[in-house]
Amino acid sequence: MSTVLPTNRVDTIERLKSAGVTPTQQRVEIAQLLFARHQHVSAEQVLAMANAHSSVVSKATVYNTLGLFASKGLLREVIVDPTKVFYDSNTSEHHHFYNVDSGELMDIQGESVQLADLPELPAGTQAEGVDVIIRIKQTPNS
Amino acid sequence: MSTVLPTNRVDTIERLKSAGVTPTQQRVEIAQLLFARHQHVSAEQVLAMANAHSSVVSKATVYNTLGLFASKGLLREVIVDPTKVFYDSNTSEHHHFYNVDSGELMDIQGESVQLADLPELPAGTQAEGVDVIIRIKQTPNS
DNA sequence: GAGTAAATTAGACAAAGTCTAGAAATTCAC
DNA sequence: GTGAATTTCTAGACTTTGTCTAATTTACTC
Ligand SMILES: [Mn+2]
Ligand SMILES: [Mn+2]
Ligand SMILES: [Zn+2]
Ligand SMILES: [Zn+2]
Repeated sequence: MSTVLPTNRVDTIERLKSAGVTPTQQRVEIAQLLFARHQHVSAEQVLAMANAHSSVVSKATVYNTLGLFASKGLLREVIVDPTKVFYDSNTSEHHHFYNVDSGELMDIQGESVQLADLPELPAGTQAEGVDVIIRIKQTPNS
Repeated sequence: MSTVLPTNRVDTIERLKSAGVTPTQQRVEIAQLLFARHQHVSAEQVLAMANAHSSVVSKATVYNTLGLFASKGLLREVIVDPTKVFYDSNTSEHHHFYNVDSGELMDIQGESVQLADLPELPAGTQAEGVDVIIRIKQTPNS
């Protein structure tokens, strides 16, 4: 089940509104970049992408916006690299391959990973989500 | 299957040697702290623990040593908090609860989490490990 | 348009982690 | 043992990611 991928500004604005996010100039700019396709990007990358041609968004706003989108369920944070957070524009339930050699993060398609069932949670807690990360490396060529 | 927990210096030195690590003063100090029991600690915590009474290990050596131990399989790195790496003195295969409210990391005991089977890996890669993290939060008291 | 609240911004700041160059300790000839 | 070579340790400068602040700009509302 893949998230809808809007391509035009009007759809993007609609999507932000539906999530309860005021569609400012900067937020729409960032949303357009991110929602164009499923991707895993860092804040630095978003900053660079947004300001590739002319300067349109500040660093503070990029961080604010990514955090806001994540809190509204428009993006998913993936913690797998100790040096930076990945923001994932694929918000459907899925898991990841992480190539420790290249630093590349890839979606695992469909239901090919499934937990048997959740273990008993510590008292007074509830599950917020389950992350499965399969760390892979290049096979050394004999 | 729990890792053996040495309590005396001689055992610790033996364990380091077996792993191919020269047992220097500082490494033994850190190993004693870490291997005393299963725990999840950050580099900052190790630095503080080691130097609690008198100053015995520098920051650089703590980072060098934790990295060395991890590379030799004496410790496991757990990436779950975007602000710091956890070092896990439980090196047996196991998964984790991560309390996003408290920042606490807990082992999931035994075989209570099991992946059905690994999905097909990207061409030219091999699995290095599988991390399952169940993010939990405090249940809001009605 | 005036008033208010929300959003953006530059740049200072913080925290985790790395690097460098020298000092100290250990190991190796002889 | 003595001296040389190697490994380890160290202080502190530095880098990177991310946060914060205080001022400005923008967006609503009347
Ligand atoms: Mn880091
Ligand atoms: Mn960080
Ligand atoms: Zn993904
Ligand atoms: Zn653990």
